[in-house]
Amino acid sequence: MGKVPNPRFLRDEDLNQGIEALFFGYRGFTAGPDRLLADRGLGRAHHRALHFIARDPGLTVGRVLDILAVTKQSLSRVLRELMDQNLVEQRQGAKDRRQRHLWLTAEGEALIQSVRSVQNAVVRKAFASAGAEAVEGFLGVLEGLMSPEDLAKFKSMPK
Amino acid sequence: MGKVPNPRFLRDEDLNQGIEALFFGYRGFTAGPDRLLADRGLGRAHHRALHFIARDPGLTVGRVLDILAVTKQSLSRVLRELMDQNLVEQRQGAKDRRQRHLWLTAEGEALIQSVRSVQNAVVRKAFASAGAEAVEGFLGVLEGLMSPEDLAKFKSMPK
DNA sequence: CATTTAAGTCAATAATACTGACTTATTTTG
DNA sequence: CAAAATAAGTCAGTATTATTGACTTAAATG
Repeated sequence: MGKVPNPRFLRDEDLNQGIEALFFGYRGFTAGPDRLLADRGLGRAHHRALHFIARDPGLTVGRVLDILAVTKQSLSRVLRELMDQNLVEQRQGAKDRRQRHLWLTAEGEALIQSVRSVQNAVVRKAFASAGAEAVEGFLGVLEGLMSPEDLAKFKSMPK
Repeated sequence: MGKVPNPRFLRDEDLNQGIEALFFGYRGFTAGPDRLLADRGLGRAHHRALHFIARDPGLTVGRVLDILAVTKQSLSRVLRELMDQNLVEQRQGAKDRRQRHLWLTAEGEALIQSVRSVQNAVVRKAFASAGAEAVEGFLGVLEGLMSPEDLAKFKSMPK
């Protein structure tokens, strides 16, 4: 019953390195947007909401709750602030009138574009310097880290 | 002056996919430890402190401040709670007696081991299913996302 | 000996999130 | 159609993690 050692990329120290890479990498990835949005009194929670509304315009409040996995009390504050700043607007559902569909205003579009340009620059630089194959690996590992539910959400995001 | 289109892995939609992968992947990666530590009234901030103390036993308070990039008022609460729970202890520096060196207690070691076993299982599964080459790519992209300062910290972590 | 450094503390505040208990409007179901 | 379920919103209270600003103490350094 001799214990087989882990291969070179699955040893505890390799896992630890991955964990720390994710910690530092995630910080580099959020720093730009955080700074930019702070000027308008917005935080990461607002960024996330804006991101997913921009990604799938007209999605419902319930869908955002599901994606972000926060309580509706928490999301409600964020959406109220975004609507107060005229970045997001809500429309009642036509088919199901209980639903509220979310859209960016022109101002909201402009803001998310400028945030994206900052974040995209960071990600593009990282992707470009690592190469296409590395990006494949990056995505593959991240998919493996997701819970099955989040993986399904990730895969079902519109293009 | 015709604009050259981005290659297939650097188009805006590719970057966006990477951004979302990071969002969902990071969540999968923190969920386990979050749940485990919540039982003891500890949060992610405590986890981070425990992690880096375990990683480099005897490091100073100043070093932890630098790594975590939080204010000392914020860290101080976290360390106090960890010391109150007898998970961490402090020793005065021998060479520089202004410094305080941080160590895990036996109890702290036991806790971080159990947290690690949860987190390592998630990361190991993701690494194993994606493969060695993907892990290389994963690390390469994350390094590219880090600020130069964080990249230096990452690379200088002890094995 | 004056200055700087490492650590700690007190106080006030902010952002993000939670639980629990409800309401309102609308759709679905038995 | 009436009862049940669903989508959204609200009110109130609390927790966690973080901030800024102003100090103190002890020790090292120039």
